[in-house]
Amino acid sequence: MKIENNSRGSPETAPPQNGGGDEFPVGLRVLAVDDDRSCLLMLEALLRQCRYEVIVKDKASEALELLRKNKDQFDIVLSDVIMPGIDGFRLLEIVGLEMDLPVIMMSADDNVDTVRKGIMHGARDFLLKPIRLEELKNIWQHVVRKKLGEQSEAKGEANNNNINSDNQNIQHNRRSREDSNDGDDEQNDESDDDHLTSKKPRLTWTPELHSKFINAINQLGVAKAVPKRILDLMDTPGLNRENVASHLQKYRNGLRKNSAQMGQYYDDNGGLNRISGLAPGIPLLSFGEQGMSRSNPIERFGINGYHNRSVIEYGSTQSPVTLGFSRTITQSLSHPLNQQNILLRHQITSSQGGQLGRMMQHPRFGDFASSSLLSGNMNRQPEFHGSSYMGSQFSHDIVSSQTGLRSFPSHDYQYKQCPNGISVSTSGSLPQVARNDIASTNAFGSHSFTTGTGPSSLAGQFVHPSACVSNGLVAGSGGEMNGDLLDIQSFNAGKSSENHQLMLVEQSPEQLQTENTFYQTRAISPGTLDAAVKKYYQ
DNA sequence: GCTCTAATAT
DNA sequence: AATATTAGAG
Repeated sequence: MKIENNSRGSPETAPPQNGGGDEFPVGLRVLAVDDDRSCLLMLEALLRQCRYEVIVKDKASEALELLRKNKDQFDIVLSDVIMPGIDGFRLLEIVGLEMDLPVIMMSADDNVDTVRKGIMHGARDFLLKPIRLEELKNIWQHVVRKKLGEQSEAKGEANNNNINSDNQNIQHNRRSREDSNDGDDEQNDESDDDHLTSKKPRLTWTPELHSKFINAINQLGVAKAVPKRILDLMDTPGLNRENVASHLQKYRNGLRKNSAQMGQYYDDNGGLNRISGLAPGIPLLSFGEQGMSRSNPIERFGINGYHNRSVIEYGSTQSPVTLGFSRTITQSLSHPLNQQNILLRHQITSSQGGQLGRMMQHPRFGDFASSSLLSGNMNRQPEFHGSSYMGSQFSHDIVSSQTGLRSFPSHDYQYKQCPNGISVSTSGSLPQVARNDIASTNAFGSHSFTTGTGPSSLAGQFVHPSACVSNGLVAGSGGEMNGDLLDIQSFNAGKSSENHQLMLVEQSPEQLQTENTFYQTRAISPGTLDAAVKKYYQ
């Protein structure tokens, strides 16, 4: 056992006077059993201070074995009752009743039933943890009492005197519990004994505290979020760096778990049937727009047009996933509804590990290896259809429940809050044109796609990275395309819903309860759309 | 000597 | 499972 080198073993206090004689209880032979080694260590120290002879065991089985062999070498046994691998009460029974050794139960639980059970199983006394020196000073009584009991038994007499002291002892324990319980940390000027047995209550990361923590991390960014800086930012009295470090470790483990979970979807070639959203908390590494402006015509594509690209990088720094939304205004494509043959080409790409260009299955968008699509996929239904923002090649799991103008007259958005509080929204604005007016102008404003925990109040703008983290927002795209010739409404006009795929959230009750579980989605056929919508979204 | 992190203990 | 503590690297 590793308990031997105990620096606190030397007696610091006077030997207990209780016994009257010098020879006893000095030298009382105690076996202490507790799986909790720190408890055991303290117990040993305290018992030694009482000038008892102490053997400690952190394994109940070993203790029993020892007792079976050398029962006579012990006067009394102290044992925890809550121990892994063994029923502590059974141990009490064996020692207290079968071996007939005085045995005292210890527990942090002073529930009456627990205590009663212990006593019924042969315990002579109950010591509530944390155990104080005063309590241990008195355990010799049980040895004396037992001897007296044996004597009077021999004489055929009963001796009731001791019951009182039993009760006192238990009451004393009760009170000591109140003292040290709910401790307002005012054990400062207490005696050394109390110092040995008192303990700081462990920190509880309340939601408030945790959100402070999250805030700090968001302010610092992934790279700089280390315990000390977080601690500084949190500015919470009583909190120390270790507390933060521990919580940070847990937090990071959570992130790792999430990205691992995410990874499984990339390996899945099952198409749209198994896609998942990004879990909240996945670090967003970068977010921004590249290129594109009207004044920045692109020629490198071999076509005449404009190009923009929004990029999100998320996941781990070592192996980031890049999700790009790009739009190309080009004249190389044509559409009957567009007299000028100018179309918007949308492309969504994702890649991992910096291997841009390698199309892969994205958890949200599914397989979009052929990811180009013609624009007009902003579905501006005047009312809820159960689907929106569907392109010919891909869909995402937006289920809109609101469609309407917002903020300013030309702004249209749709969003639905999903059962787990994550919402998905699309929005588009037509700053230069009245909605539904196909002919009057060819302007197309911004549009965006966001996911998050609420309606996007910033439709048409990028979602801020920090919002992503704190709200569980993980994706977004947007960008200005003012003045580009396109009419979305007309593009979708006449298209029936069978061209649309609806991705619906499918979530078990268990998943709903798990904060970190994002939802899984699946494609359903148009025929089941209405029913499904009703089912999932009322 | 201090801080961070991963591993381990409680 | 949540939090605390420790070990060892930088």
